[in-house]
Amino acid sequence: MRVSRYFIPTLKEAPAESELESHKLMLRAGLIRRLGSGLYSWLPLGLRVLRKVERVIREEMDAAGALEVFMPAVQPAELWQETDRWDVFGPLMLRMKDRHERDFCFGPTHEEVITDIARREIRSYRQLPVNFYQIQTKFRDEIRPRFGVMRAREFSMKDAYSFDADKAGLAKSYQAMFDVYTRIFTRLGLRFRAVAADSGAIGGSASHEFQVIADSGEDAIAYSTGSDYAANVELAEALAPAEPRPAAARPMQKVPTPGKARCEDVAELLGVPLNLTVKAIALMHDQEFWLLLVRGDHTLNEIKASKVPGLAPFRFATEAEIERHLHCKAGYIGPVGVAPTVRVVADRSVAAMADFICGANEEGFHLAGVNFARDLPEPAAVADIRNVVAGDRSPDGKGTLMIARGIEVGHVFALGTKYSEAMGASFLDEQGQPQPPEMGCYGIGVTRVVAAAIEQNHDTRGIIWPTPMAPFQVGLVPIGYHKSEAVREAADELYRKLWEVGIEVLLDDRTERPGVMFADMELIGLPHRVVISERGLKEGQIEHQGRRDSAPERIDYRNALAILTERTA
RNA sequence: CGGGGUGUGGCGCAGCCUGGUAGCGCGUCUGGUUUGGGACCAGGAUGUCGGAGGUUCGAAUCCUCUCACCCCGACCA
Repeated sequence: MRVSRYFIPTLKEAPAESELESHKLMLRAGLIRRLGSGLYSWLPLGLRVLRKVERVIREEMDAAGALEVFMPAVQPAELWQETDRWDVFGPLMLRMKDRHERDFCFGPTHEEVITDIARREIRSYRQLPVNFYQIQTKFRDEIRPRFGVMRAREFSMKDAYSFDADKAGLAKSYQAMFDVYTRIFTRLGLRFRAVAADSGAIGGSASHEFQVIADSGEDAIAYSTGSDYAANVELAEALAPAEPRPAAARPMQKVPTPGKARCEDVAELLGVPLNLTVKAIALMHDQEFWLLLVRGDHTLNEIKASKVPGLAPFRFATEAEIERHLHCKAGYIGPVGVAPTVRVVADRSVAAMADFICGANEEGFHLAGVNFARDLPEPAAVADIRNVVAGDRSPDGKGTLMIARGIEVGHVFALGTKYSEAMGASFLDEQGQPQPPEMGCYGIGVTRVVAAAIEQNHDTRGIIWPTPMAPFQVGLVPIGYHKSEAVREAADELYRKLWEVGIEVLLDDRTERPGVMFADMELIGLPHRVVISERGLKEGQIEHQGRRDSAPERIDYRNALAILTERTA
């Protein structure tokens, strides 16, 4: 491809709409343009990258025996009503009506559609196992689309669905997809980690996320220094402290803490470590008032809290409800002296505390030296309700946990029979008995992979594409293309020869000055740059520089094809 | 949804407080000089100042409403 006949609208300055580095670079390099919030057009160069990612995914999925299909983006409401998800999905789902006033949605995912196919077409265990996949546009009306294609509303997803005759088969299919994902992300040149995850709204039992490691990631993942344990912090278990609760050593006393509503402020005022304080979080379950206790240096994990028996579904109590139940303003509330109707749940770490500090249920005061059993009843329940923090013991007992940020690019779920049962899909087993197939579903955010790759691979000059997703392998920069016949002939010849051996080359044949061409080439991040100049040609030499190399290397023009073939391999 | 912010030529921004009919840099077009790290000179084009309404002799500027976009939050006692 020649730049003069291509379309790469690069920008010197990033549009004000962009915040994240990958988003800025995608706009500046002319990969994408925004149409509306969370809606992006892919320009030629960007689309080439997207297709590269898709190709790797297809190759690996096909190699694993998955079968590509293509399902409609627009789906009838009836299908979703069968699984109740017409209601469950809520405002995340984009809905519409056709001319007959019938309800449809723009599919946020395709379990219902694929299960509909399965219930119509799969009749015998002899047809199992089978795995269908597609690469297709999804729409999710996100609360807050952001970071360009990283969290877009319309995006491309590879989604796969496996059907097995039994649980053992599902386990095999799940593992096969886990392995495929590992191969895909490895091939794409990403640093990633597979982490245990909550199965969330999709439902099911086993689940792993594939997280690309990046500081700007929206997800926090916990991993062990002493084993291969890794989990989303939403899921990572916080073990009870190894040491039992010490004996009470101090009397309980009320201390004035005017204006100090946060644990951090109270600890600072009293000159004590934050981990001696306890914060009380007020929740409502119907009309029940619950008080959840976590240490001042910890944070509540809502997913874990929802698993406390009797608490789900819950919401945070309003200020008015707090005052009604505790007769105190938020900021000074605590578990001491509360009415017996208040359900108190202590995090495991709180249950092991003695002489702690908490709100006094009186504005402007906290209590110090508080002890369970002596000053207040033992909590009604002790549970793991907090997020793990760096330094916690690993749940598998090996090593300690570290926290890293990640971008979720893939997610595998073992669904079981949730959808096949809800939609009446069944096949006849070897005994001629109808059985619901065991299902799994497996997603990769194709468009997000592109953004994640940039987030992980860029420098101050621009993108640094991992080879398998680079839009072109080589950027050919002739200096004086329009002035020097020797340069033009050499550049044209090398350009042609490289294409002949299957190396994708982008030839910058514009009349731009060298600095402009270099800057653009670095911005769009091709892995290899070749510079051809009259000066070098006089000695029979041209230059090669890898995108990560600090300086160019002179190579013999006659050997250029062989050298580049080797280096781009 | 709550809070904050921003909408001025393709991109980045100034002008707004203190109303007088729009400006800078980049880009772009033409001509010329340049040609190994985002050149220079000369000339040109491009704006319903997000939209609607109002105040005023006069509105980018003040007021009201509205739309769009961005950021933060929704983990808080």
